[in-house]
Amino acid sequence: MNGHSFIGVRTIAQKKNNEKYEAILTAAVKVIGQAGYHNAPISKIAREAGVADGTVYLYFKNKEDILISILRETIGTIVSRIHEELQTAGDDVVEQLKRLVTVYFETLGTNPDLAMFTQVHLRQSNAEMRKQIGDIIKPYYQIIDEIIERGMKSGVFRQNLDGRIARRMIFGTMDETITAWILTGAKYDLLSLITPVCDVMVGGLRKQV
Amino acid sequence: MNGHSFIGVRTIAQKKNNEKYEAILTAAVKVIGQAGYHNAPISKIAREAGVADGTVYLYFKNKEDILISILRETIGTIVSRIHEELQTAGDDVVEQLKRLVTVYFETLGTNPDLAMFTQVHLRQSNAEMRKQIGDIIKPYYQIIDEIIERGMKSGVFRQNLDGRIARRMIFGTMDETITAWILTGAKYDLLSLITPVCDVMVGGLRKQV
Amino acid sequence: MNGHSFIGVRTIAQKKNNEKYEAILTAAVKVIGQAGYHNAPISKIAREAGVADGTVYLYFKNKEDILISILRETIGTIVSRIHEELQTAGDDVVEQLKRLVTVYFETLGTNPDLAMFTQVHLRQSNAEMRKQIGDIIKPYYQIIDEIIERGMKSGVFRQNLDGRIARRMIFGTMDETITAWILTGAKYDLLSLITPVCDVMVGGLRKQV
Amino acid sequence: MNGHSFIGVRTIAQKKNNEKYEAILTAAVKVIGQAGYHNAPISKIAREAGVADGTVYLYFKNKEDILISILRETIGTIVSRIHEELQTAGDDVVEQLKRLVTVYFETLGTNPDLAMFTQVHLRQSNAEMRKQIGDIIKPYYQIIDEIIERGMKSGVFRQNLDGRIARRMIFGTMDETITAWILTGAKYDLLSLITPVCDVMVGGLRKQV
DNA sequence: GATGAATGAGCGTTCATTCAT
DNA sequence: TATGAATGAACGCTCATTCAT
Repeated sequence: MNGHSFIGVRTIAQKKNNEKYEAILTAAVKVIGQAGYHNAPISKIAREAGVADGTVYLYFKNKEDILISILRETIGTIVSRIHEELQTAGDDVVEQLKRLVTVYFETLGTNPDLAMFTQVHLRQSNAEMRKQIGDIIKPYYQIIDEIIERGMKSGVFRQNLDGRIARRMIFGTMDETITAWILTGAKYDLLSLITPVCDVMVGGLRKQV
Repeated sequence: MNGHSFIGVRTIAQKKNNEKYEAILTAAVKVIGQAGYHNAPISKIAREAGVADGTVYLYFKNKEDILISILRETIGTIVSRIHEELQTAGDDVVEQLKRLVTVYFETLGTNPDLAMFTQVHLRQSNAEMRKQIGDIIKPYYQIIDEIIERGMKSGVFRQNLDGRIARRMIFGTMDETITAWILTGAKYDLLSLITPVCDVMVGGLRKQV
Repeated sequence: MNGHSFIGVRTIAQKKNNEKYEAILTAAVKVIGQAGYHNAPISKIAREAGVADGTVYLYFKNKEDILISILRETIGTIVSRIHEELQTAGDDVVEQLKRLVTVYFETLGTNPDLAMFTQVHLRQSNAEMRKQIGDIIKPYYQIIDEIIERGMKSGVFRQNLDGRIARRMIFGTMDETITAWILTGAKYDLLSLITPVCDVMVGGLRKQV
Repeated sequence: MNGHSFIGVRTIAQKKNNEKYEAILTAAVKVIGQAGYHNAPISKIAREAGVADGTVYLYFKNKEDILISILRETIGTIVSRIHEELQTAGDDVVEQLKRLVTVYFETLGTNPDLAMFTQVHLRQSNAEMRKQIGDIIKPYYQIIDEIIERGMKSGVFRQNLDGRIARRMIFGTMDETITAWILTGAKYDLLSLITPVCDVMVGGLRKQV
């Protein structure tokens, strides 16, 4: 999902014409990102992708499937990129965390439509979809959890951390940062926030003694 | 917003028939909270509120206006309750932060429908609504900003904090905590997380030296 | 269903505006009768009835419900008219049968659209609908069964008749007669066939010895 | 139409690839018989037949043509089998009628999908198709007509019979019998009804004097 | 104020048919 | 011949909103 394609996790439609599959997903990111899920008729997505309405249903089961597929591709890309980064990050968990934030901010910071999609419109889902979304996001959460655990084991992070709460703090902080960035018009460089965001996550608010 | 109604902060629509106005809002929180914005027809809300469909439009401009109004009432209640709390919190900014978290968690933790509404379904908004939502939330953000500022001035918080980032960390952490709680079924007591959440916000991840 | 209204069995929408309810049913008989169920869009039925598309769904659950309702009204009318007729028919089962045929032929013979509907287009149903159709037709079958039974008891009909087969012969013969009449353009008077049809049903093919 | 294929009477499309032609027809009987005409997409029929969607259009003009062709094959088979039977039936018109009923009941009674097709789903036709259906059925009607005529001439049947009405009684009775059999789940042996059905057709309802 | 019947624009999805390969 | 991807017209149904009573 680096701006123009969905190379990465490809599970569905492998034998299908990848060009159209990706054209539809890319179009959907753009149309949904700008108009919102419920203001993005299939016909609009199809037109943007340069295909007929019916063609969409050759590649996706239904409209929800498009939403899910975008997330799957996005998370897949992010997770595999983080894994790559972590292989050269050394043992420093703070550096590891920084790499994670960097990948996340880079992925969404260079694609406002996608950021708008994940931060705003993806939330327009029903219970059944949220279940699927949760499953897809799991590997991403796992990476965060592992960093936290390593930090606690190595003595860099506090021993009395509640892992789940720490993860929610990390995820929530990144999430809110990106959401604020996209909702204020994506006017500044999201990457410039990597360091201060990591600082506040790692060091908290309190003055060090 | 004392758990079941919207009596309390009422600045707008004071001249309106408060009973029906509140019945509709309370019904909307329940119906939207449980079914989602796009599965919550006006007719369903009206039935739940015990009024006719058309009556809804005597109190609200349109469906979006209901969404906005719920948020306005909710934030209004939360903000005024926080203000109350802060008057007895003394000068300790950590205690002040804790009171803020407590009010937030109490308000949503005792009303799952409302939590579902604010954390999930409120996100189903278009650009114009998001603008309004931003305006409504501002006073809430302001309280957080003021606590941060006082913390920095008093030397309890780090001098090099970026206020906006700190605020996003605080808000994002609370937000993610509540969202996780509601999406996993609200099975545990949200209030039990107040202390560890505050700890991680204030102290960050790093072991104190 | 005497040409312009559906007075008779009224179970649904009793409190609703009967005028529109009947207008839609009458329009549906006409449109479906002439174009067929699958070539009769709701929009066409609505236009013919002089209402908006959505109005149809205030009176009927869905398109299938219209089909079922027409049949219910029709059978209801026919059954109650037959009951009336039988009260003045005396004990002669042949006369009773003749009255039954007469009511049936009169009802459909004076309303070709309705005949087309019941004889041709009603068959365009799925399994679930056929179940409902069967239930609705039951009272009509019952009347036939009772006549047959009385005929056997009184010694006018053969003792070794299989009731179900006799009923199918009676129904099948009437059905086929009306279908042939309607499919050849309803050019002759259906009522003129009452006597010969009854003769062949009662006397069969064989020459009396 | 010997139970599972259309080998036999093949007058049309003889130059066509018989294997695929028949595979498609057999598949269509099965799919349409079980799902109904409007729930039987060409794609489903093609898959069942083991050919590509487009291939269907090499053998049939359109979807309606499949329907018509099935009927043509079916009626063709039935008519030629009746002709065979009649050659060994002697001069007894009652025996001739019995043979006709037997062939009809055997053909459909051993192939529920085909019975479902002819008795239920074939009815889903438009005006143009009904015209064609009428033409195809004509030879079948003719056989019935001829039996009736012979019966009248030989003095076995009544002189004052109306031929068309007699034919409709015969056809309608058989039709209704098979329809009732198939719609109640084809649970009993259709052939067991041959004698009582013939009896009621020939002897009518009235007790013989 | 209150009602609720009526409206009609809008959208997701299906599927018969075509045609380039 | 055979394929099957692609098309796009068509339709059932929903629901926010209005307005006569």
